[in-house]
Amino acid sequence: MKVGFIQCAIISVIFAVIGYLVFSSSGMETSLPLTVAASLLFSGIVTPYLASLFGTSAITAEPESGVSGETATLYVGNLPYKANEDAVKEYFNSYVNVQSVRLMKDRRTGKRKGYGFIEVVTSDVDQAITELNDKVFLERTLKVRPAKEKGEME
DNA sequence: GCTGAGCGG
Repeated sequence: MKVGFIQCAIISVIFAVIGYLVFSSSGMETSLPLTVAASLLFSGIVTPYLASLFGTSAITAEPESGVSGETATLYVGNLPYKANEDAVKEYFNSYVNVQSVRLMKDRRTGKRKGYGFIEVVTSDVDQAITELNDKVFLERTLKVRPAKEKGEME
């Protein structure tokens, strides 16, 4: 169940009305703006709490908790030396959802080592590998394997 | 600056 801004606004108004009725029937001498302000302040505390109960991110606006799939790190070998990361990313994006591309080139000399690592978002890693493995990119047959080290930890 | 197996910051 999703709780959006409209629902939160409705709940806030409801609590504002309830608060106004409570303050009015309490016999206290309170002004109307002060009552409404206090009620809205109270609803501002209750509404995010209710929203957190429903597991929504409308109020807290928390960053994506990675529910949109698993990100797997894949090793890509046999890459052409004359290949930049953007071209590789664009090339792999036509097959799988590429999140990041890292082409390993030596920092001292700047020479490309000819391999790199990509992070793809897929439910099945083997399927992504079979989709990307032995693909010809710039006259080179790419070798895609699951990354051996630096395994992606939750 | 080319090259051609390879698992990194």
